[in-house]
Amino acid sequence: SANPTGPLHLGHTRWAAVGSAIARVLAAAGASVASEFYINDRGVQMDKFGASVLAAATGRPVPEDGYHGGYIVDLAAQVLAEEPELSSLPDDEKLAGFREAAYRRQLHQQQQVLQLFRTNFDVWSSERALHESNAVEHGFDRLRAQGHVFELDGATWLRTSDFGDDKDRVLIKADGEYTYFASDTAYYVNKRDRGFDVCIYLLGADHHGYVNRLKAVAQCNGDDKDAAEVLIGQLVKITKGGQEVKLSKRAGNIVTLEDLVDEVGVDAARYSLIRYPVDSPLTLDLEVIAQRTNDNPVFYVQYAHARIASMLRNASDLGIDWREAHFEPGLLAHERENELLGALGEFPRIVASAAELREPHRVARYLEGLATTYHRFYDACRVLPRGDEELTAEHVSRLWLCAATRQTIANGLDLIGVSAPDRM
RNA sequence: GCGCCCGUAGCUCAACGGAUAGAGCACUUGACUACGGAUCAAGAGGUUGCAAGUUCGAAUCUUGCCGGGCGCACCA
Repeated sequence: SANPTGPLHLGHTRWAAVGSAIARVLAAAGASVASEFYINDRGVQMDKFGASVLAAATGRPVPEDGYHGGYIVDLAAQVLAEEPELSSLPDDEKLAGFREAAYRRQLHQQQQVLQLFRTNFDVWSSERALHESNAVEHGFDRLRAQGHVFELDGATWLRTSDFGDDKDRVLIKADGEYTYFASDTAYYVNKRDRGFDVCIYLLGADHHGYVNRLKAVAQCNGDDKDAAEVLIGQLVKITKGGQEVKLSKRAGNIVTLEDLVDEVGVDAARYSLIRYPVDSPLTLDLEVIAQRTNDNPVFYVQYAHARIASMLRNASDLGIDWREAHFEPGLLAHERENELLGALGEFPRIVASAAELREPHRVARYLEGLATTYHRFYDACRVLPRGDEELTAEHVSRLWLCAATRQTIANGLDLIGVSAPDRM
């Protein structure tokens, strides 16, 4: 989830990469899965955003508690150019007009960047829409029926402390306003109503306090606590040439998802974010992951793929139609061949465990091992016939082995959303 | 003060209680005038933060310290 009030930054990036990989891995393991992006398009942040854009559009200073990034000025200019009629709205409608116009553009920008980053969401779920569609009241009714809602001091509460939360949580404040937690609660009930039996939440470490209350919501809904599964991702620290890059919105040097992709490319960015378990803090050096060396294992894996693709092209150029001949595993007795066969056989188990544990980094680590095993095989075992050498059944079986390796690397890279180039 | 996560080779990190704790980079030394050298082979590098406990067996589980990160709203 994210506020549609600015560009996606590195805090979102780790989850964009890992979350989409988890979704793909789960699907590959046989689960029926939908990936959802929750848009925080309701509440005071939206109004601050709207006020900031409006101020920029009318040449006034942005409010102290508003958004000060340069993108606000750009958004304001864009809105002015494309919807000039907004400027002639009566003053009491201007704020909402500019807010909504800027919201649409900012959301669209987030969607485009995520698509560029190969992170596709099946559902874009709007917090505002939950309220407008009465899903919030419906969710409350459900929880009331289960007997976990109560009134105190003029506010409406959910008794999450019955299920391991530190304290009960407010759904409706004494002033009648709904809390953010109210939306979360309704969203959970909504997802269950739409037929999902497990809801996997991906939250940043700064939200780890939400784990207990989300699990409590599940139980208040009559579900097992594991119906709400919460993965906590530790923060990413960025360095460049060993120097820490401080992320500060105020200072205007936030690193956005777009910046990261510009700097290192989609493949290296995705791979670098996915190859580590998310519960460890991570330090990425921009210079290192931009390098095309083995500091950067994505190229090592992709190189193995390209190398095999090249060999298969060569085989084709030599007129070898290996697909027409049989694979004879009995001919592959070399130690390196056995290692490679064994490594290929592990793939299904790796995918299954990556799905079960929600740890797509296992796929990346496996691919690195598979690439090593392949390179070792390649070094020891000649595949194509040399010169005018006769084509033998061994050549053919080795070609099959190479083709299977290429396919497995391509499948594994696809699971984590990284391309498998035939040339590089 | 309470809670969650982390601490493994010089660096970035693996290891679903199980074999001699493994990779890459960096460092040292080697290997193609025939399939892509973005490769491969070999070497060196460790008291897994510290201490106790559980176990046949602990990097992994428990407890206490030390160090780092992040939270503890009728905010979103």
